Amino acid sequence: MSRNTSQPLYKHVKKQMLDRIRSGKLGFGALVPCEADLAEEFGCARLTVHRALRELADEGFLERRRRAGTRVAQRASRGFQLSVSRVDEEVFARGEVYRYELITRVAATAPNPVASAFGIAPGAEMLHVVCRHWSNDRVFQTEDRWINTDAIPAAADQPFRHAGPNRWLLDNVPFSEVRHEIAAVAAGPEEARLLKLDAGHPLLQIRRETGWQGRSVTVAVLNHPGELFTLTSQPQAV
Amino acid sequence: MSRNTSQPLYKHVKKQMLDRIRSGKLGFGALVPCEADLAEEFGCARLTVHRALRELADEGFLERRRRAGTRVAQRASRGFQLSVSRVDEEVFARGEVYRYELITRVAATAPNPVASAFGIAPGAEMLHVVCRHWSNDRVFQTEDRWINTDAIPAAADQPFRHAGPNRWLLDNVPFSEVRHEIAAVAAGPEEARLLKLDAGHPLLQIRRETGWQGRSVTVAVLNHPGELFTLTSQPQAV
DNA sequence: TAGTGGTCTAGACCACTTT
DNA sequence: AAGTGGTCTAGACCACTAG
Repeated sequence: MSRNTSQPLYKHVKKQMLDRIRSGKLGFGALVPCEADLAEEFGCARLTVHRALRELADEGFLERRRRAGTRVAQRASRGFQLSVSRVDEEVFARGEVYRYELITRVAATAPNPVASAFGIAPGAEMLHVVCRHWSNDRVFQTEDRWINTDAIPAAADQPFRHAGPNRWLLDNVPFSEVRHEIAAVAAGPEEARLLKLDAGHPLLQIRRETGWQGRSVTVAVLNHPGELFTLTSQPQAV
Repeated sequence: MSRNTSQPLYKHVKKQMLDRIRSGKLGFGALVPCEADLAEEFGCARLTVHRALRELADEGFLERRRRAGTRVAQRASRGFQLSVSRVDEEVFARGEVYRYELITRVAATAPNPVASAFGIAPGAEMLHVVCRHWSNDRVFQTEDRWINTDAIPAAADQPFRHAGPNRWLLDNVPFSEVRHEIAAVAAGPEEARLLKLDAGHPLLQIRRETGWQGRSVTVAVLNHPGELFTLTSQPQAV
């Protein structure tokens, strides 16, 4: 119970309260003492307690309402964080050799579903890049990407011959809104060919849509052979 | 540029700084003015600026180091948050009819890989539950779960006849550590039978390991027909 | 060693919502 | 009407680390 002086006080309070929740001393729906009382109990300022409780609420452990007070939240199912590193780093982290291969890079009129996803005219020209990412001598990921050169004119000058568009975009486009979709799909004939697999092979597919200043900038479909890649949630620290 | 008075001041500061990052006024690696200067610029207390910058750093936009100052972070690839609701809520949200079906529920000695994942003796008895979750007349998810009745004795008395173990565990086990793995796999013969699909069909597989007070409580393998289920990241709000 | 962020305090006022 | 959380201030001291 004694406080570790090398630890900020608000973290101490946070930990103590989390222990009470996890041990069951404070069960689901239980009313937590108000900030003023906890401040007195811990012998600290109310703001210190406030920060501890606010962070616990942000993490989903508590629910807070003015006047009604603070209660232990009902549900633990709060989603989870997946980390996705750049594909070359992912391969490197496995101790394997990464290789990039450009398949095609053409300016083309976007097919209707892509154009509508970008909210641009159906006939507009965009940059279409198809490439492969190898891990040793296996194809680790195929990438099929449309880039809105209207939003990012500089992309039109990039050859993407020796490095993939992902890397260039990360280094050159300011922070943005990203949406991900994860699905399991069967490889079609074209995908099977690119991945050097049989058609029907299960693929882990990541669809990533990136926007900047309210405009869609790029849509990428990334396919991995199912047996080569697994998404793992961050270990959680408290 | 004028401040919306209904918005907390620290959020206003946060938004202003985020705009400077997103517009490129502050590029990758650029040095952000120190808290004292920003406090003067915005005409507020340093703590108010501090909170805004701290939250931006927590969200990955800034990197802060004492003495060295605050800089715009280099990389946008910061992972993403997936939300997973309970399977019955997921089906309900689609406007379809949910049905639960228990397949088997037996006390059994865990196979070695499961036992070692739980860190318990190889011969120990655990509860093994297999069930199906239907969406209208299709199997939406199969669930194959091992429960450590040593850690959660009350689970041994649950029949799980009319509701799945997931729901009971959420309602009865205090907050816990959870680890997720997402993979695309081909249906084996047993999975194909349970899902009423052909063997080799692509499945989106979620493996969820839940711990409580440092002990593993339950491991579940959840399989979805690939075409029925897609994981989607939260839309991001700033 | 000086400048930066990190934490903490005591007090204040406000916003919200239950009673 | 009153009690709760949410924000804000002015000031302080400390921890870290680049110069």
